[in-house]
Amino acid sequence: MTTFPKVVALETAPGLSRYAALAAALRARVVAGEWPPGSALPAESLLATEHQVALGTMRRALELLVAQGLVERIHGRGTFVRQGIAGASMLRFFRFDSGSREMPRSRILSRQRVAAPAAVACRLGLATGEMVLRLQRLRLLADQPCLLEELWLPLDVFAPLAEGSTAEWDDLLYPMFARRCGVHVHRAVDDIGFAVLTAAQAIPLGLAAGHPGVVVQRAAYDLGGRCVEWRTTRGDAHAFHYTVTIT
Amino acid sequence: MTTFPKVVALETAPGLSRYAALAAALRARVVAGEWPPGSALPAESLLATEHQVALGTMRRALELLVAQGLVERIHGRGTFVRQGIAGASMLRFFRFDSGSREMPRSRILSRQRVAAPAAVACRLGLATGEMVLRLQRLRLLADQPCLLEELWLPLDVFAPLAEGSTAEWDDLLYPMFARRCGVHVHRAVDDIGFAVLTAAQAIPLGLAAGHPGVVVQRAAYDLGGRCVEWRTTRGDAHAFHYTVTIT
DNA sequence: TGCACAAAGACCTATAGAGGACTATAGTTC
DNA sequence: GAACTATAGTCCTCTATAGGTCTTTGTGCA
Repeated sequence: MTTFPKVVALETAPGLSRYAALAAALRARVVAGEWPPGSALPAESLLATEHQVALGTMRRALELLVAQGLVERIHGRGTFVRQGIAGASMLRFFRFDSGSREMPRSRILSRQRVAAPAAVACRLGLATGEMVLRLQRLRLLADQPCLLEELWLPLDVFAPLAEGSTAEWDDLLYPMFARRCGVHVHRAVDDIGFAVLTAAQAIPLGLAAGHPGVVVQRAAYDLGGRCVEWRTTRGDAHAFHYTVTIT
Repeated sequence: MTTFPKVVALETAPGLSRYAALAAALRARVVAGEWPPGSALPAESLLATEHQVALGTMRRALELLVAQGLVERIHGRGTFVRQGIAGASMLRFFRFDSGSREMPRSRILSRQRVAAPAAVACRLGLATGEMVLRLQRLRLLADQPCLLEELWLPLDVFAPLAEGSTAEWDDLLYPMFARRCGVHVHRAVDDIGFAVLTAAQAIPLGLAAGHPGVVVQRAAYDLGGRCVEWRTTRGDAHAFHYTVTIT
């Protein structure tokens, strides 16, 4: 059990504005777990007196944290640590005309405890040979397979997922990660590419070998910036679409 | 010659904060041409007294315009109307290993004055049958063709481009649009998809018919929000890649 | 001519305070 | 029990002011 400071002395780094230093200090407290995801921070006025700064300066710092995606402010309710990205499914990259508002379903095809291959270990920031969980997962829309995924998870934090039936798993992984393993996915980098599908990749999707496919490779990070997931998702290239606005 | 108001009465719309109303007013003045792209706005202190608000309020309004991408502020220099998007080439969607820092080149393959087809007219906000400029353009990297583009431009604003040799055109279109037609592309929406290339599309790219291709469709808008360009870009799907970060 | 320094003009930081707007909750009334 | 009201707690808006930092420009001296 660690105790948390009631008043944090603001060691103003050289060349760093006060509000930026404040924001960094607050971020550190969040990462340390003082305010867990979903919970509320103290009121801005409290924080301001606690840190011995003017209200406006504290607001500026919190504004920065909002811009960084760490916290969320709701008028009249409070300032909350963000829960993480739940609704950012891979399906947003695809346009499957499933007719109605069908909820996407998931099926775990395989689960293995394996020593991390070099490439995976590198991505996850592990030493080669450290144990990881390897999953194959099929996503379905209206009982039609549409995406095939391969996931690599460091076993040290995801040990709870190595036991028990995978049939009971949620359709959405990240909320389950948070509930069962205390891992909050907070940031993800998706790299989209194209490749022809192999037979092993195409058949679960109901396609033929050699069919054009889109490959999305994702690195997902928790609050502290640690990479906690390395994922490769494949789907029919003809269903792919993505919109990006530039200004 | 139109004259511009020295003091703009702030008709505070209901349910709109003062700084938001201010930002809207300033945006209107920019769109009206009072401060052309690249030029500087008056100093924030001047604007504040001119609009009869506190300095902080004016700063808040300008901050909003920065977030909207309309203006740019530089410490110690001033506030400037943004020039538009110059460096957002389609090439950012592709990874051609051209070895060195080769500058991309462009070649206009065809230029026609035609009546707008229904689909194009709809996108450009024209009536069907209004005259447009249709261009085919090849982009090359190290003398290797890599992207094939089809552009549709409303003739009323792009008339200067209908005359003269296309051989002298710049490699970058948007700066040329600004210089020769006074059109500043300020926002663009790219929709990325996938399609197999036809023979007519593949051959200029040095590929075979049936080769997998990426199709980027762009709608580009000027300062006033008018759609001034409808473009379709095709390239080798194997060279495609794009990275997106979510938080 | 060329360099150093000073000054002006611009945006940025920080403070202090008053009031408004929104949300949730505990009563109160019917 | 249901609906309304009062209240407290929170974030948001706006004002006013003082000083700082950065860029540019022009002066003055060598």
